[in-house]
Amino acid sequence: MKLLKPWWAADGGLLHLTLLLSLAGLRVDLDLYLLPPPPAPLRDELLWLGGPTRPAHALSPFPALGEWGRTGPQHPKGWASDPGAPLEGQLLREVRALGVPFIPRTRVDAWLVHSVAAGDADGARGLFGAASSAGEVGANVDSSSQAAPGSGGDPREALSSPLAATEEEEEAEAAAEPTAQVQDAGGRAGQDTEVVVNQQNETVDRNSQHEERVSTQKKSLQQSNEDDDKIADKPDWEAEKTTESRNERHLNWTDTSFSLEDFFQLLSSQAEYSLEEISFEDIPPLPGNISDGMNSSAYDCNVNLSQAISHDVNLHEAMLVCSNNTFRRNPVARTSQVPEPFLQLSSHTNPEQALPGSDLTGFLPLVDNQMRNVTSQDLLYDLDANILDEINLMSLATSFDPLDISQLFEEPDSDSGLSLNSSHNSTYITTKSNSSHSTYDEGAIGYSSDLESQDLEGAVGGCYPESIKLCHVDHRNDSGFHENLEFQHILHNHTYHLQPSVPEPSSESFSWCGKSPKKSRHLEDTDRNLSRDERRAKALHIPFSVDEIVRMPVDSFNSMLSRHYLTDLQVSLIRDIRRRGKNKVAAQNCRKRKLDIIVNLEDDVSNLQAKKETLKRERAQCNKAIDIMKKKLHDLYHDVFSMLRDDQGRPVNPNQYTLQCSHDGAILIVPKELMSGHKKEAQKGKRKSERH
DNA sequence: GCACAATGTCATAAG
DNA sequence: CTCTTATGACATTGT
Repeated sequence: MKLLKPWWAADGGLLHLTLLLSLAGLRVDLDLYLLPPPPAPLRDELLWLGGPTRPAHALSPFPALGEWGRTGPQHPKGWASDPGAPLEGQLLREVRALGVPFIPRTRVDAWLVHSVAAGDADGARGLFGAASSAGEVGANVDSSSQAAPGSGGDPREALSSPLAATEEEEEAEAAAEPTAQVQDAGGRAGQDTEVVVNQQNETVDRNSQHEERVSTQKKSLQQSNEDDDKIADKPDWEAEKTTESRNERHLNWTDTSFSLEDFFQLLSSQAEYSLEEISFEDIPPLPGNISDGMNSSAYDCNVNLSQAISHDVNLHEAMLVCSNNTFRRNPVARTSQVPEPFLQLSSHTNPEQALPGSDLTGFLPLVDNQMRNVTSQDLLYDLDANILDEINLMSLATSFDPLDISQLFEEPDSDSGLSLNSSHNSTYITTKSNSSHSTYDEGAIGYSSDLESQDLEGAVGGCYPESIKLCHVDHRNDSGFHENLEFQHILHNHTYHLQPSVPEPSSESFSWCGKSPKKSRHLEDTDRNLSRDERRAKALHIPFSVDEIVRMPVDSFNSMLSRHYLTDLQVSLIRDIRRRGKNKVAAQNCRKRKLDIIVNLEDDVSNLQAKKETLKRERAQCNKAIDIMKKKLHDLYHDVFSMLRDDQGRPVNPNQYTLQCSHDGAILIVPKELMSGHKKEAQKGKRKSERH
């Protein structure tokens, strides 16, 4: 599992990178340039895990930016462990035969590049031999973390990683003699491998140039491999991306009509970019063995690197410069690293190494300057928003062990600046649909108060590194809970770019904040996406999302609070957030229930009204029938009396007599006076019986 | 600026 | 006792 991190870190799918780092808890120091990928030579070096002498010009077959994130663990076909991956072929079967459980396709491809170019299939054994002999994936981490950490943290060191890591990797080389073959293969790859580049014409915009510059190598061989292998299996969206990438450039490592000189001339064609801030005198020259394996063009790569890194390009390169300035480590110190794999990784995530304050101060103006020069195209030049979302979701969906993260961050020195990454990621995602300026002051996104506006200004105006230092988030999660959460954009959106002097935001401060005239429009836009509690959580650097806090079971919640070092204010805020969040849900349910009750009552009322109308109609019909019966009875009554005669033969007056029907059916003519008296007696008797 | 609805928040009671 | 839920009352926000 840990094997993958350096690879992911190096692939250049920056958002994907970050998430993987967050999830896996490894290689956190790479966070610092998780925006756009480093220049191709640097990244190429990052990806070189086969040995210290890999020539920087050796082309690596990386997919286009964005493709990589889609061809990662979410797409097992791209992995060596996938038996159906057409990429594998005999070489990967050999690798699998070595017992390597997981081989990122990048690694495989990178190896394929060199071994194939050199016609050396044994390079695979040399490359993976040490890992496989170690019997666990962690061995791969070791080998990768030797090259990737230095290169991941410091592009300069990335350049010099062959030199710096020589001592460390001598062991690996000793353990795996064929590595030298791979190195030679890599050197020959630079010489022998010729790539066809349909270079874009002058109308290519700056974004494309950036992407070209930073991902040309990446997209070269692996793309040509993967495109053919994966297009058939890819989802539509991935196939589209691949098509787009192909439209941009056509690199085919099997083709033989492109020279590396052309390639690096392409890289250096960005004449507008210079690296004034960076003194490459600090960069150690590539070791002689590299030069031995390189032709003149290869060395040009090293020279052109200064042109490839721009000071006026985008935030990514600002961060890259940051990495340059801050991640340089003493090779001697590196050699003294604990050989245990995890500790090695942890040492790379040491915040003191990653973000030393002294270096940050030097980094600050540069970043500020670069951030101010950011354009929307720069920021978005190679990131498709949808891709980011997908990568984000997919990465979140990938299996990982949160305990690993916890273990990593429980390391005393493993302050990682993860939140920086997260902030980049999440902010990038959150603001991807916004205007260009919504990104470069990302540190303050979500703050709407004056206080927050000040934070924004601070973040933009040069306090960013400070924020970075504050951004450390001990992002451990209770296992078993993550899977059940619906991760929205706020998840891992731990963008805490507040200055340390920021007072605790009170409810009041957030109450009137929305009316602050200082608030920029984009802040308003972004604030709409954040609730007050989310902003509060950001302000207090709460390392959990509001959603997590609210939805987490009480046991997990309590254990989370106990297992994290949180201030009283943070704990109080977290509990308030949880209480408010639950009450909010309860209020919603209550209102919904109330509405349901109202609706049901209304329905009942309407039903009852309808029933009432029906009864009214029935009553009217009954009354009508009764009237008819009465009339008939009245007529019959008069008919009968008209035929009756008394003893003298006179007609009987119906007003004085009435007809009574006896029990035996006989009809009697009874005077009404008697009937009235009987009725009264009958009524009295009836009342008495009712009383009894 | 006002009205209104929707929503959030708080206090409180009950389970 | 703690936590959750329900709900009235009030505040805030959006239209």
